[in-house]
Amino acid sequence: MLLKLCPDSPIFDDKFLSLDSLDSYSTDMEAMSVTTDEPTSSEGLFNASDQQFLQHKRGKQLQTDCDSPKKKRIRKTRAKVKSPEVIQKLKTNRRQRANDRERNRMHGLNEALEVLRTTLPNSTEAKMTKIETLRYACNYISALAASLKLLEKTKDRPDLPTELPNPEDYAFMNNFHFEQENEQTEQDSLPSSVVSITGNRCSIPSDYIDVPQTRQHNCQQNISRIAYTPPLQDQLATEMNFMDTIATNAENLNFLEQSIHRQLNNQYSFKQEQEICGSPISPFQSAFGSQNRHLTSEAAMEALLNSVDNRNDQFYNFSSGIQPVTNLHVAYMTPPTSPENQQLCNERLQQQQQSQHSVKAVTATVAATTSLPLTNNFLQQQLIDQLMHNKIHVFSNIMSTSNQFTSSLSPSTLPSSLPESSLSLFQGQFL
DNA sequence: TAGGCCATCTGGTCCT
DNA sequence: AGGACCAGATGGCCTA
Repeated sequence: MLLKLCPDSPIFDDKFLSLDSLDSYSTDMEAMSVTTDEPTSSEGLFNASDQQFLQHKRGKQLQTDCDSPKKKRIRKTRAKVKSPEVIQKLKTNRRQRANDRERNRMHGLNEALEVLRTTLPNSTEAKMTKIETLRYACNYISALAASLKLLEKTKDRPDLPTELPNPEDYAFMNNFHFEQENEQTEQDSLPSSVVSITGNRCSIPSDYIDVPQTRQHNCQQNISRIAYTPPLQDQLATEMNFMDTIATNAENLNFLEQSIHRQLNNQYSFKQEQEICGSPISPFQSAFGSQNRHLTSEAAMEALLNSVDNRNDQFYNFSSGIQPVTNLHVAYMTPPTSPENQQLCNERLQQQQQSQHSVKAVTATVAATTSLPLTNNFLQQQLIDQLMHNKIHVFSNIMSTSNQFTSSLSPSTLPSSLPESSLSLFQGQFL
């Protein structure tokens, strides 16, 4: 009868007190602390050892009483035997009280969850389930952390975009997380192809678990909206004009090199820049500023070496999904503008041919001339797949294009053919 | 009707 | 010893 009493009920306390009394009574019974007359062995409660122990205790007690006669004598006896019905009643009572506590505990948990649910912004009409609420809260906190980080970073940089991620966009993602800035160096930080957060990366998971498809759809729609939001036009225009500089001397070369670094490290995603240009652009074109730019060989070589030497993986990642490089032709074919630049080109080319990176450079060239899609970590695998798929045809194209490509270069600046080691690499590894 | 979500009961474990 | 916490079991309700 007492089981279903609500704890909030005004009569609950009284009943609960009664339960406590009953339980304490049972505890006393079990603890054999009820003061009664001396028990007799006829009660049959103890075996021989128990009685011996009890007599020993009583002897101690009597001795203590004799030492301090002023103390009131306390006589302890055993509890009376409980009938099976009483034991069952006590057990049931104890279980019922545990159930009440558990019920209250779960109510408290649900109340806290409801508070959390109402605290979170939720554009969906349906009430979030418990697991959804918890995931939402985790992602929401992560998105807020990302926003805070972005605000701090752009506090002193008004030229950087400050569009913040919308926490709701990550509400029902299964494993959205925010990578801290210190996990990567400044030089290595490249813009994400999906969400641009300067110096940080918000990873966008591909899976949504335990979420209705309608909610997934809404979230993905929101993410798409954010992912392709172009940066501020003025900022990007400034950046692009900065990149428009033609390197004609050492100062400008250095200037452009810095620009390339900036472009590679800046906050604009590739897709965003594409929207500004209005047409597909290559990563090199992006690095050099705009689509139809005539590059000096020095600048192109600088860009090539920089990209090949230092940031191949990042660069390919940066250009993931974009049509491969075609400006490499321009980079190689533009004649040096001065004897100094020609010498520089020669030195760079020799370095490139001799270095291990030359293989990567040629790989990129082949990928470009054969229109193979570049992806960061799968470039070689894609080459293999493509070559294996069209072995002879593609290989002949590679050779033809490469020969045509290299034969068009100045003999003084480039070898008459691709490096032998690179060709053998392709032949040996891919075919 | 199957499956998801939820509340509740229950027994076990850990902590004070 | 008793309370808090946890996880499994169970049944009810709702929805596609």
